[in-house]
Amino acid sequence: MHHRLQEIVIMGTCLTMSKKKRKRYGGAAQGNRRPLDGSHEEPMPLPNPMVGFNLPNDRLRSVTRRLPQQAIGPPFFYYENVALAPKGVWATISRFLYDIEPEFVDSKHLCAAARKRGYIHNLPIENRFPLLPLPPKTIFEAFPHYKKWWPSWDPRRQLNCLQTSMSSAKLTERIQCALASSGNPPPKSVQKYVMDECRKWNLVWVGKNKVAHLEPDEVEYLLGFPRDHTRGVGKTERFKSLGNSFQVDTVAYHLSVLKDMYPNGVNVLSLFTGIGGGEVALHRLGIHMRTVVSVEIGEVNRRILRGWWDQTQTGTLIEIADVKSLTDDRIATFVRRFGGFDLVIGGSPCNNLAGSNRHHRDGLEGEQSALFYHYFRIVDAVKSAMGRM
DNA sequence: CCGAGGATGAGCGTACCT
DNA sequence: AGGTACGCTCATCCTCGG
Repeated sequence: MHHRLQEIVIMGTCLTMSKKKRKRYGGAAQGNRRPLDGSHEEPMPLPNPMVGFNLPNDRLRSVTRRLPQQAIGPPFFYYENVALAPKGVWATISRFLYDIEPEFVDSKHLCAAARKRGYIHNLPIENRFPLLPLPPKTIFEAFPHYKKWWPSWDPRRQLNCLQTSMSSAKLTERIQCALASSGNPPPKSVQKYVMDECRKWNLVWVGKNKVAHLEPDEVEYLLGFPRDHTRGVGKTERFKSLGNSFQVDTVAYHLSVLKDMYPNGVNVLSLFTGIGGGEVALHRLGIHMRTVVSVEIGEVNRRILRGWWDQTQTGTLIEIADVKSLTDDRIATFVRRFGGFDLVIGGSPCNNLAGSNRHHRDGLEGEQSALFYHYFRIVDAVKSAMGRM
């Protein structure tokens, strides 16, 4: 009851504000502006290819950007969500996050699996560097042993987006039957059936006529996590947590600029932490985390993060379950206690934005995805608390 | 045996892109 | 015209401790 009231107040504030903030994000113009097609939302075209402001090892394009004055830190912040959200969602997110132009990146340019995501951050974009070793960018580089059974008529060299649920064993069986009862190579119709299923479920060839879904440790590897990062919980839970997480190499590339700026480490406010993709990225970059205040609703995810933290970190980890309980007052107290946050990082829930959701793809006002407004509230609260320091 | 909790399998449209 | 998408729900079965 109390939460609901609070939420309405927050929404009211935001909506009022969004009316005032009419200005579009500045910086490098990205393609043509279509005329308003009756809707009040402005278009947010996705770049093609989806490579963000720059990629590792391409010095051909040196993009510069000018951040809106309001967007300039402290703190630095880093926000993430699915790129293919319903129309108008990214325009709204951008408007709330100080009119910063989103950086859209498909992680297939950095690893062996696609992951189309938008990132809004106020980090510098010059002198980025990638994590080493560079991750494999094709299926065969990542998993050489799959070459053995890969048929010549399967042209895939990269995987599709790693999602939260996996195919059934029955499907493996059906495909095996279909292939066994046809020649080699199979007729086009069978090829199409098999390829459609393989693409839909990210299947790989593990035996003669036999496809299977990836295993949790393979997903961990593709996403840039240490081996067995999510070990110790049910398999279904692992897939769900991994499917919801960052691609570590991609995020680390963006965060790499922090390394020289904070030789003594950083204080991090981590929202919607999940299994700790941001923390793993900072750790792999060699950026020390003095303090992480982590907000994560899932008990399983909190346990995974705590397990990793205790094994690898010396700093302080404070875990909070619910973003709604992180009030502006508590934020101010944290800011005083730690001397401010250097980075606020997080991706808010995508389930009401994601295309796979048949039931509640309600957009940014959906039950979970509306928690984005708390991300905005909290960044803004940190900003003003640090302004008073 | 019983029940809780986890795993499995199937079905579920659509918006927005190239 | 075709392809992709950090998902949800429900029924059913399995597993385990008591």
